[in-house]
Amino acid sequence: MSRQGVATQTTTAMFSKSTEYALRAVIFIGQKGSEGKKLGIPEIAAAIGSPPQFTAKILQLLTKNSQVVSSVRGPNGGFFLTEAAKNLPVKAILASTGEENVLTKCVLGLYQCSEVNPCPMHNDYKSIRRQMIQLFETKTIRELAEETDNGKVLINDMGKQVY
Amino acid sequence: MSRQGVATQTTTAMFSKSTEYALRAVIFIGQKGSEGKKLGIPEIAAAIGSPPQFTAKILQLLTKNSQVVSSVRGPNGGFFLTEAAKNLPVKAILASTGEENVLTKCVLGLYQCSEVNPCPMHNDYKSIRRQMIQLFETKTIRELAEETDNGKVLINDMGKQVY
DNA sequence: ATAATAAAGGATAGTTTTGTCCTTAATTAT
DNA sequence: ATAATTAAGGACAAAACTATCCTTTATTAT
Repeated sequence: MSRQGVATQTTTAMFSKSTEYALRAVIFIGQKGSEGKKLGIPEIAAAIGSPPQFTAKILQLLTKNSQVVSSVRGPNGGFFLTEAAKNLPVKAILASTGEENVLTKCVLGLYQCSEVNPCPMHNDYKSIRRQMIQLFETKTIRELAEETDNGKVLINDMGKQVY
Repeated sequence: MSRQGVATQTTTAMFSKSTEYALRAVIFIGQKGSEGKKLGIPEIAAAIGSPPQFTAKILQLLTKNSQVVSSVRGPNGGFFLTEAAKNLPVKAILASTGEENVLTKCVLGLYQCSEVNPCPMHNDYKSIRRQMIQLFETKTIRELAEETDNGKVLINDMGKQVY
């Protein structure tokens, strides 16, 4: 399906695909993996419903850019989260894909928008923004992983349950 | 600046550029224009800080896809909002660019995520989503345009005030 | 009627994001 | 030491989004 000229988005989401995969991958690794049990790319990609090679790239960001995820190469290698990393806020994941400011940016995309120089949406959106930042800064990876672990929380793209 | 392979977004926003321009354009037209005073593409683009030709495409979406904006061709032609259109909710603008479901979609991008099948973020995000939908469904274009008209609200990308 | 004006719309180019392929490097097991 | 395994990373391909160019169509003024 090729569209020309104009746009009308196909899929639309708050975050980019990269960030969505990053969030899902980290939550999954936090739930199923540990320093003792590392997870490989095929396993992670299958679980969260993402293309393996692309997932590998995103895991690179998560280990390199930020240090949310740890990795070791070679046999029995793979990805895992340290106990310290599990205590990081969800926002740390956004940072690895450079998308943290989705939370703070002006709805109309205006750089100058601020409390003293508000866009028409500013005052109405302000409280929502505050809550969004609060959520991503206080909720930890550990909390999300444990929630998933309850056995009744969705993590992959196919709608299958993760027990 | 060409990046290869991996990602780390450059600009990041809740909405696409198209939608940002659409929102700004409609607010501006609602404020400065009327059935009697139609606005041309150069004027609109300059005011909201967007590329004129691209803005033209987006205005097409706004007149064709949805019927948020009205237009007439020829001399003294241009774009304007009917009084009825001014009463439309801001969400109607999102609809024209096919981005309305940014408001409702799962934060992790999971299609199956729902109240009975929640993703790990679902319960925490739920209330924020509700407020976001509420805002875009109840706030009208007229209200935003009038707020802009107060003479102290930002509308363009250069940080200049619109009086 | 004709010319001028302004949006509509088709085609195409540029950029970013998403996704894949394949080689390299590190680690482990034998 | 050697081979096997797994992530790291470079190069490239495909798709989507952003942006521009140019022709056509509708409308108005002369």
